[in-house]
Amino acid sequence: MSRTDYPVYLQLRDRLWDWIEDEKLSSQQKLPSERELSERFSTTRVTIRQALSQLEAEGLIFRSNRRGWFVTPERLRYDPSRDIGFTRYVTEQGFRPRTETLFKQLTEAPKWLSEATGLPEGTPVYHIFRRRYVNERGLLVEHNYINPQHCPGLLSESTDLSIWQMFKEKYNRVPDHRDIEIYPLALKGLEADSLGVNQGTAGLYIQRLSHDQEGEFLELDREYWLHDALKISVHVGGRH
Amino acid sequence: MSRTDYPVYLQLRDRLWDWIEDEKLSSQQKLPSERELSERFSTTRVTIRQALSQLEAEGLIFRSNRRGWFVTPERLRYDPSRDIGFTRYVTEQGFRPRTETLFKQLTEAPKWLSEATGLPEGTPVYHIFRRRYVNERGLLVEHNYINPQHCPGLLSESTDLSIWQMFKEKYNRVPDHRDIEIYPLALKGLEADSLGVNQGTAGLYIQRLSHDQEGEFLELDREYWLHDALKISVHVGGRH
DNA sequence: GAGTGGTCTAGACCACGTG
DNA sequence: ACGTGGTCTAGACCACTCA
Repeated sequence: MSRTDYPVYLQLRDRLWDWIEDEKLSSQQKLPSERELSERFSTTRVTIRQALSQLEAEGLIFRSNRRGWFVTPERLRYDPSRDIGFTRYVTEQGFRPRTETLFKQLTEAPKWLSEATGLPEGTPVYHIFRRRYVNERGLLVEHNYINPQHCPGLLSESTDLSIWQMFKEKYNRVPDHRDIEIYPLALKGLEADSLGVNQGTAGLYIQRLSHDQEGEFLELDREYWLHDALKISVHVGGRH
Repeated sequence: MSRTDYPVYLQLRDRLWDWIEDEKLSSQQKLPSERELSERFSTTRVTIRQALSQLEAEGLIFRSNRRGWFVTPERLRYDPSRDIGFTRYVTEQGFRPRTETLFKQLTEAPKWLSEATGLPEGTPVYHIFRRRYVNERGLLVEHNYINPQHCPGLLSESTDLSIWQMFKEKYNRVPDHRDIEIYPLALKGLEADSLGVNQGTAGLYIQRLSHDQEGEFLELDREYWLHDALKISVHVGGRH
């Protein structure tokens, strides 16, 4: 070979990939145990885990808690510039959505929120923390920070559905423009625990800051996605 | 403790984080060797590497080839919906850009390109492969597939600068609308090698498909970024 | 040529999930 | 209760980088 030797764990990655294809393992199906795999491929657990981590990074398989390795489902297509809501997104693509509200509370705007929104520090804001599933796999957790001036009594509503729908129907508020930020990060602390993944698992962060037509702050949305769960798809320009 | 014991490598992650902050290690500065770190923190290289990998996933440090671990520079802000070009982006933020053309060729549209663009399979297209640096760190590689009908002779031009600028100035073509796709993936093969990172390093994929006002295919752009290199920032809606 | 990071072995113990 | 994945040790060899 002209280059450095192709290391064992990369060979294993390829063989495992082929094996998964050949066996036609379907979405969410469990792989054999690490010990069994390391025997079958005549290597140690450490090396098998390195190969499995590669496939995890590529998004072919994922792990859940201490339960084992599973085949990753197809990515969800997602357009953060639209506001049709998670539930409609998922059902339109033929999957089963579910949302769980982990907590909701009235709190005071901390410094970072004040800096991001222009709201004075200490102003009351609603804070909702939710977990969202597709086909019973938790794909993201989401923090919503909402200006209570525009939706008094929001906390006594059910927050398991679209907040935007509620905004429109109950409070007659529509977002006019958004500032969106997206970048890869590692899932840690509360976010990792809530999704049942290891500390440091690769994730994607999506933040949306929404204002209405008068330029007033409506909502700040911070989403923490599993890295293999979505494919962002946006159309810009032209007449649309 | 109420939860599982806080594992050593997470403690090390935190201590290393603090240490880097305390020492005020600056952007691109090198960390001590793994063996030295494992001695200093009384543990093995394997565990230190686990801690370093955590910090890598979080984007605080990165590795280069076999040269060691370095402190990650600030993320580049990037708006894929605009077309002001890499060079202007970078200089506007006070950094030094550089672009290297790794190859350029006239080829025939393969199946996947034909499916993505609507171009008939086998149609001639320009294919340019470039590497882009910020402050001499390679942050991304990029494949451009360009419809040669709109820019004959492009390959004999220098392609180390903005393709868009050339489109406008030389060929009087302006992109009208784009379809953008973004998702995290693992850098492999050519892309990993060209960026001098290990196989399977976390990356971010950005694809832009551009058409002109008549709906004709102009260009397909596939970018492979280091995961810690950028922060996507888009403004949508409002009057703009 | 010395030292580095990249890879790999052959074990071990533990907390947790599942039956 | 068993087997799992998660963590950790104490080594080793190699290819590569850098002085």
